[in-house]
Amino acid sequence: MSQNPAPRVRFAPSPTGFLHVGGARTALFNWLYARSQGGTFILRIEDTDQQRSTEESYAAILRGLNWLGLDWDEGPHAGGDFGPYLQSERLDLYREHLDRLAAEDKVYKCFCTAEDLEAREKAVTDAGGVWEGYDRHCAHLSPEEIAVAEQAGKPCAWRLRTPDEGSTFWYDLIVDKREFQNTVLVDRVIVKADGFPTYQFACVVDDHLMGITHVLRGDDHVSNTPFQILIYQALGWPVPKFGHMPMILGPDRKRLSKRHGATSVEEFQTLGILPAAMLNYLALLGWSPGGNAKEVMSAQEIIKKFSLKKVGSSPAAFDYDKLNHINSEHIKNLSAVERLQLALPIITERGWGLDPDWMIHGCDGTEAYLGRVLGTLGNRFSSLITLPEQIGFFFTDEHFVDQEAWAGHVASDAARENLAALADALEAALDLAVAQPAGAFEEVIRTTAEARGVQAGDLIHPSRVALTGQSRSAGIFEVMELVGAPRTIRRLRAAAAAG
RNA sequence: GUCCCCGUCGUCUAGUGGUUAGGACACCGCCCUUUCACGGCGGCAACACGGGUUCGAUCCCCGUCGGGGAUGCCA
Repeated sequence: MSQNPAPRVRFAPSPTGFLHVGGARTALFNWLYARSQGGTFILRIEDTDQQRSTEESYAAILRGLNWLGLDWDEGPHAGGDFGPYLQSERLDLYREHLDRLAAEDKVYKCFCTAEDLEAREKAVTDAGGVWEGYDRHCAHLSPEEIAVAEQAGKPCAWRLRTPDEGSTFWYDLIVDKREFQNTVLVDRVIVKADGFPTYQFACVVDDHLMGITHVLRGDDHVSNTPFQILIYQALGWPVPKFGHMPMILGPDRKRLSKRHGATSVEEFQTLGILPAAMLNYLALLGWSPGGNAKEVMSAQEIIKKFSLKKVGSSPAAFDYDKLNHINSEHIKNLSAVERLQLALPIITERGWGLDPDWMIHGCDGTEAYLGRVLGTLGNRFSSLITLPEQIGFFFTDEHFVDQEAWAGHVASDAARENLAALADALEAALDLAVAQPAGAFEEVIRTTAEARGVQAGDLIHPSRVALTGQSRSAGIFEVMELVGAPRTIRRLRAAAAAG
């Protein structure tokens, strides 16, 4: 019904660092918008800063996007009809449009060096004045003056002539009308002395040439927008729609930085965060499904509900607790097969596996065993990071031991005696040559408790710590089944002796 | 300094010119459980402040304060 053509949006990172959460969020919202509107998501690399751009950053950004599952329709490796998608390969295009602006006298050559500008700024401030940006020193050089400078071999940058009167405004997709008085806009450089365009210029030329309809970017770009609109006007081009999304802050509401913890997307991967959870959490930062709608969602569900109208306008603090919660919810939603795929590399990289000698009831291989282990874990499996600690005892005697739990449940004469008695009883009652099911262990524990005149719990709690090193675990009878009778008895005896 | 934006529980947020201001995380308590976790139930906790406009403002306007951003030949 709508007459609007399908939107074309882009994420345009500069390869000068890793993909950080702010960039990821920007990429995500562009992606969500494209996917929810049947539009096109474009990836463009803004590598016009010859000093800071690196191959490593470029690769890292692509890795980060891939990890999150943000696939682009046009861009590096994807191709497209509007390439190339690296700005460093589009220099001819910028030159062409600069020439046009120059021919129309909408830009001018500036021979000021960084030192010149510094000196003049210092002079102004020393005199008690306020330096309000470039002073248009070169705005009205005569042809002779320009010739002299060029003959002297002075490099020049190009600046856009900006108006002094009126205002420049736009209707923001997120924050309604935004307006800047033209007097606060300065004649900024659009092509640097090295011949490369500045961000301001390359961005406008590319957005137009690539048919970008909606520019969704961080709020830190707001002050660039009026200047860029002036460039569009100088070039005689229509202005796309702009939407400036609020910043993401650290938990202390200061600028998010490394000192707050992980800030690069890839760090979260090593922290055991699932990409789907990261995506989910990032989406919740600034956007809301509304009302009492559930927050734990898949990418598809988010796409279905996404709307720019529901994107808020206030900065959000990054909350690691909430991220972890979303993450554990995503893990809980995984199928048994998916959990197995997730856990398998974690145990194999530690060299853990099923020893055939253990004769575990109903298990004939590491995968089957791990599957059973994860089964007993159930929803206790909520973190990739704590998983090794949670299940290590199933695979090795060199497992994690919670000293507090040990002191509380094993380190007493009564506990040691109970453990020793239980070990004896198990050895006497069970055929150690065959795998034993959980029920067999339970029966021995209950009869032993009765025989000794103690509560079953008096045997269960010390046993749990003796076997798992922890005060919390899956049902203890299942644990015994999966640890196997020989190892169970050995650990009970070891605990009784060590207490 | 100047310009711009933002301001609902500690955090993410929903919301309306008249609501017991809703949900989620975290926290606390209870239940379940041989334990822990999960789960269930309950609790604590917010409209930054001051003026207007209005019969009535969390919501509209102005100011103050607080926070953030920009102020580059970085993006």
